[in-house]
Amino acid sequence: MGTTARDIARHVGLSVTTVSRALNDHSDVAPATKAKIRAVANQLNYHPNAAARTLKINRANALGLDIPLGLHRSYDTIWLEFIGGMAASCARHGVDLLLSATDDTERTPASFERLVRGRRVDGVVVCDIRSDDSRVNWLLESDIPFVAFGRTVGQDDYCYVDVDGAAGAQEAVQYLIRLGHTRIAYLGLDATFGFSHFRRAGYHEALHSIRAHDPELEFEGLTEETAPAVARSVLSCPNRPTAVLASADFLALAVIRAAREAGLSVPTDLSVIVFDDNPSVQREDPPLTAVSQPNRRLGEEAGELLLDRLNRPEQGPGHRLIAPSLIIRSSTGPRPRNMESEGTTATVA
Amino acid sequence: MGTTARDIARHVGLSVTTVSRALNDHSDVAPATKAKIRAVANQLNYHPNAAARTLKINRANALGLDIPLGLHRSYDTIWLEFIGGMAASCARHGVDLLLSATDDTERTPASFERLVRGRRVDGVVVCDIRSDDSRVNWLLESDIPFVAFGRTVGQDDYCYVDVDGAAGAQEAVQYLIRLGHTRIAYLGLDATFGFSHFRRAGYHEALHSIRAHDPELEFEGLTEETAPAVARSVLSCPNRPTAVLASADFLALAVIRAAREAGLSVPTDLSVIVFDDNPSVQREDPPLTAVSQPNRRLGEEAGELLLDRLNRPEQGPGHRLIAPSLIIRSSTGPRPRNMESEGTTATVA
DNA sequence: TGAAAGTACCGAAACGTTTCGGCTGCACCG
DNA sequence: CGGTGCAGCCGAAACGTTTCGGTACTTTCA
Repeated sequence: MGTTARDIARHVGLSVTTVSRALNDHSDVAPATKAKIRAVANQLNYHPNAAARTLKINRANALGLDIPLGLHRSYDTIWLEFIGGMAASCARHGVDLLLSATDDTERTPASFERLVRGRRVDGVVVCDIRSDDSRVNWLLESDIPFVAFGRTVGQDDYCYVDVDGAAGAQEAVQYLIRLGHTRIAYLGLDATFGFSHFRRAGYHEALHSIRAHDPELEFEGLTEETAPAVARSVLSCPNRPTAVLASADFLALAVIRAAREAGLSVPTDLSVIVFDDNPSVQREDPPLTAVSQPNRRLGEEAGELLLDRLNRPEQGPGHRLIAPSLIIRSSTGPRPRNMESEGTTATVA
Repeated sequence: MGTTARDIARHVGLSVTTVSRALNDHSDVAPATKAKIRAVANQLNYHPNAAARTLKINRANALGLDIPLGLHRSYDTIWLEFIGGMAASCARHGVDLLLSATDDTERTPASFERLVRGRRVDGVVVCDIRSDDSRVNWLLESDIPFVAFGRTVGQDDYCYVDVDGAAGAQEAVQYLIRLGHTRIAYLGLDATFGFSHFRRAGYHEALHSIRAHDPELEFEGLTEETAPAVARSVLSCPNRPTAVLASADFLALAVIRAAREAGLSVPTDLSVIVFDDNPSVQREDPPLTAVSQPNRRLGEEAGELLLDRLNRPEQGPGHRLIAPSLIIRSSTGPRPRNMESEGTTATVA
């Protein structure tokens, strides 16, 4: 069916060996011969059999990517962007990208084993690492080359890329502080998400630096169902916050709804910053100030890091932490005047 | 490194041949031997080398998927869902899924050639087919087994899956008609999108059946930039529509904004139905009635169809058209009373 | 009881590539 | 001029699997 190296060899009257060496740009083939072989290969529409190559050199020239689908009810743009980034870095290095979408909640990485041991891929990128994720140890024990997207907390003897959530939260809060806010609430998701820990840490850090941390304004473990009620209660308390940092788009929307109900306007009476920039955040009224994760970039880095470690395994674990950027839109403004009775001595940076 | 069939053979004192036949469940191996071989394979954590297998049987047991990334500014949930569906059908049949994400606008399918000719995959699913897409003919000429997601118009000598956009539009319009509406506007995207043609056709069909088609209410080629202005002008004309069918979430949002500006409330003064159900549509205020595309299902069907055609090439092209479903939410209601001066004699079905 | 049929296994070749070692000529050197 | 080195090419083995054809032994049955 397909053209093989032998066909080319016959065609130019040389050996298969020389054809192979020519196409792989080895040294001891005469330049003229090389050119001729390349031309014929082109003409015959030759594409090397990947299986034979893999079998021989024991390298698949392919990477595996495990993305969680069906886990989140609201499909985030994050995964698509991440995939795009990783695909780009794979394309750049001429390796293929295999997808292993895990629907199931059990999240067993057994399929990795088949992919890696069966030499289908050389390594895998595993996503959505939780703060205490068993998959990391499993992968380490199985000696499967991998890069994680997301961190476990308190363990870093493996390769990962992650967004610097602490820096993002800190930057957001500092921006609010510069606007005069001191009562800044935090609405977070399930604490087992990898990012939760770090976002909260950044939030703490920034508030502690002006000694304005109030545990009463901190909420975690919120869901799409519980968010509206919590948002309402936060805004209705007598000493309500003047700003909110929300860890997901739907949390921010819940806050905005609640504010509207309470007759508060954004950003005049309440500033809102949301984690993760996506279309629904951008199109909200008003468009939201957001901590934007460079998802595509993260995908690229994950691919690059994995390829790097495959080529030089002696390097040991390496991490790439990418700082998110604060995109200032119209949901943030100065602290409202009438709330200035606040006791805290905020120093406007 | 990895365990091979030879290792197992040595371990049980049999030949490689028998090991292979046992693991592939061939007939002439004694049941007891089979069990023993399986047990040892398990114990040695054996995973067959995919490359060797592919090389020998000339089948990759893998499918390629080409998804367009970076084309749409607003990442739709559609692609992620589609990927998930295709991944599921691949998993079900024990074949792997290779991703070939095309960022570039040129959309050259040259990489397919490498994948298919190099026996990396057995066939490909190619997405986002436009109404007149050159890739279809290229694939046909190159004799690459493929299934398209989306149709060209006026050509169907190839395999495709698609959503029945005409049926979706028709159902939506008929629902509006049942609510008493007769002046129903259509806001569409770029006509070269595959779905545009069919959605419009369904819209026409439904309106013609009650002789209420007014070309003045039909707009195509809208973009995120032009949508707000068009929406305003549509709603400000003296004989304005009482309902709108929007072909994308941002078109619907533009209409709702414009309505709000004009002092019209949804659904009391204006009904809105949107194509494609996604989080931003669901969370809109009010939540929108939507034509929901079964994207995951489409991905599954695409995978199944491709595998089916690979197994039985003699079948020739086959199509799978999946009807979308109308999800009724709060953005649609009866025709407003004060608009009943309308001349059309609408028969409420 | 001898042939035929069936069962359970095996040897070896093949898939298409890469690569090791070796082979030819030719140029260059003392 | 004999030897050395090098440029350019090649044969053959190997990667791990599947499968064709065959063999040895057992059972069946005329």
